[in-house]
Amino acid sequence: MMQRLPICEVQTDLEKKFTKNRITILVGETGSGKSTQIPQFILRMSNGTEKIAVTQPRRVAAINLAKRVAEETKTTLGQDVGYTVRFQNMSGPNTKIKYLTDGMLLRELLLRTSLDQYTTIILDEAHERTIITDLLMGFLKTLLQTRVNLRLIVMSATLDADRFSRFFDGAEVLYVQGRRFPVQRYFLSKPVEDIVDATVRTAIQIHSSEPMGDILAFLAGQEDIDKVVDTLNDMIRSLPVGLPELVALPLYAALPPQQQLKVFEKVPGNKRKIIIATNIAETSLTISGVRYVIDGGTQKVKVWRHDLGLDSLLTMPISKSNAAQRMGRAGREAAGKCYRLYTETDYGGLRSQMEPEVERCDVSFPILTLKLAGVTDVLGWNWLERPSKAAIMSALMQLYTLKALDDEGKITELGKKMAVLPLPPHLSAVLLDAYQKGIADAVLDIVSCLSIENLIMNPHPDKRDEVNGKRLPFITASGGMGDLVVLRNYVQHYRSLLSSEEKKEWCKELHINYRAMSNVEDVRKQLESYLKAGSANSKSEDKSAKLGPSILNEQIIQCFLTGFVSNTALRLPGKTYRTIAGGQNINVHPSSSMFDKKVDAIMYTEYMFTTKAYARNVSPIDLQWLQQIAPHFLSRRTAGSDY
DNA sequence: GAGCACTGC
Repeated sequence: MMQRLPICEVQTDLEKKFTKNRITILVGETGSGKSTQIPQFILRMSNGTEKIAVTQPRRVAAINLAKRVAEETKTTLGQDVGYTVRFQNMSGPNTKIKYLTDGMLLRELLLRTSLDQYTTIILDEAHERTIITDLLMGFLKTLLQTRVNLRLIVMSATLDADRFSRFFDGAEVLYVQGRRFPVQRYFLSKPVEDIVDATVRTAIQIHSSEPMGDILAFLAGQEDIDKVVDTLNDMIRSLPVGLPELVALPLYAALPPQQQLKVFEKVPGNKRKIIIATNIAETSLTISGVRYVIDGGTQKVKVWRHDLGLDSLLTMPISKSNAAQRMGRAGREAAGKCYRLYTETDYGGLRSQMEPEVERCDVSFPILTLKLAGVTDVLGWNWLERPSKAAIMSALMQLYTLKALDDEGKITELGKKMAVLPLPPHLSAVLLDAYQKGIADAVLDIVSCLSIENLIMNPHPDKRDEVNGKRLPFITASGGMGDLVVLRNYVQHYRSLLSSEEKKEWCKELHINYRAMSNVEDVRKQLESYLKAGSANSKSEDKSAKLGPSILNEQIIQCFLTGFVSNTALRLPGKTYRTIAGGQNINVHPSSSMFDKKVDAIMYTEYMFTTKAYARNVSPIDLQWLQQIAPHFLSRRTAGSDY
C-alpha cells in the first residue's frame, strides 16, 4: 500500500487555515506532497466549486503534476484536472484544478487582467524566484484588493518564507514536513586546488569503499564535466580486480537529447553509474538510484551588466539552499551520503539563497510588462525585490530606443504589440518592423531560431572538421551576409526535406538539434498567428519570396538593426571591433561565419563575456543604414568618443 | 580559434 503523505496528517488543520486566510504562505520540503495534495484539499473543502490555478516554473513539472493528480482522482486528464503550457492545452471550461507554467498565468493576467476564472491561485516553487513568479506576486498583491473572493497560496520549499509573508502584509506561514531519508554529509578539512582531480578521487573512493548505489556529481560547466568523464573512463581500466565496473556519464543541457537519455537507462549487471552534471540535475531532471552526491560547490550564473549591455557567464559559489537541494538528491529513495568538496567554514560563508533573477538580468522585459499592465511609476511599483535604479533606467532607455515607450515613458501602440508577443522586446521590435515592411515571412524563420536554445550544437573536437565541411555550403550560400542569413538557410533547407527521417538524418550530420528544430517550426507558426491577430486591419502582402536574395538579405539585416542598434561595433586595426555604444573591445566568436571576414561595421544579437568579450550571431552592416535607422544614436554616441 | 548554467510565453 502506498505510504501516506505527511501532508495528509495535517489536512484538517490546513483546511481551517485556508478557510480563514485569503493569503497563506506554505513551506513544505520536497516529498511533502504539497503540489499534488493542496489543490485537492481546496477542491474538497469547497465541495468541488472552486477553480484552482497552480503555477510551476517548468513545463514538464506542470504536465507531470496534472497527470498524477488526474490519476489520483480517477478522472480523465483535461476534464476536472488539466494543464496549460505553451503549445499544449489539456484543460477545458470545466477544469477545476489547472496546472500551468507561471509564464502562462502571466499571459492570462495580461490579456484578461483580473483572472476572474479562478477562485484560488497557488504559486508553487516560489523560492526559485524566477522573474515571472516575482512579477506575479506583485500583480496578485494588487489584484487581491479588488477580487475579494480570490485566495492566494504561495508555496516554497525553503525557509525563506518571512520575505513572502512580509510582502503580503504579515500573511500566515504554515509548515509541513517533508518525507525523505537521512543523508550523511561530509566536508573537506582544507580547500581543494583542482576540482576535477578532487571529484575524480572522491568518486573512486566511494566506488571502492561504499555499498552499491549510483553517484551524482555537480560541477559548474561542460568543460570540467567532460574532463572528469574522460579521466574516469581512463582510470576504469586500471581499477583493482574484483571491483564492479564504473560507468561515467555527462549531463548538461547542451548535450544532444539522445546522450541525455543515457543517464536514465539502467546499467546492466553489477555496475555502478556515476553521472557528472550541471545544476540541470538539481531541479529539472531527477535520476533514480542515486545514493551518493558529490557537490563541487559552484555553478555558472549569467549576470547582466546594464552599463555595458553585456552578459557575463561567471562561475560562482552556490548558496546554502542549493547545497541542501543537491544533498537531498542522495536521499530520495534510501539513506545516502553527500560529499561536499569544500570546507565547513566555506559553507558557513555561503549566502542562504541565490540572488533573485530579477536582480541580475536585463529588466527590459519585466518593465515593458509593467507598462502594458498600466503601471506608470515602475520605480515605485510593489516589487518583491526591486532591481537597482540604474538597471531600471537602462531598461527604460532601451525600450525608448525601440520606440516601445514615448518621451513621457508611456507605452506606445507599438510597445503594446511588442509586449504581447512571446519574445524578448528586441526581437519583438525586429519582427514588427519586418511585418510592416512586408518581409515577416523571411524574418520569422530567423527570429524563431533565435528564441530556441541549443539549436546549433558544438561538434566534438574530433568531429569538428567533418561537421564544418557539411555546414560550409550553407555559409557560402549566405554570400558573406552573416550568421542570421546562415540560420535562415538551415531552416529553409530543413523545411524542403520531405520526410522526418530525412530531416533527422540531415540534422544529425550538421549537428543541429532535431527536436529544437521542430520547436522552431512551432514557434514560427505561433508567432505568425499572433502577428496576424494583432494587426488585422493593417494587412500587407509579404514580398519575401519576390525579392532577389541579396536585396532580401540586406532588408533582413536592416530589420534586425531596428531592434539591435545598440549592438553594433566598428572595426579597429586588426580583427577586433569596438562597440559604438560603450566603446568596449569585442571579438567575433570563432563559431561565427564572420570570424575571419573583415568588414567595417558589424551588428550582433548577443554580446557575452566568457574567456573574452564575444559577439555572436554577427552580420555585416553598412554605416549608412545605421545613419538612416538611428541617426540620433550614432551622432550622440560618437560625438564624445575617440573615433 | 571558442567550447555557455537554467527556464518561460
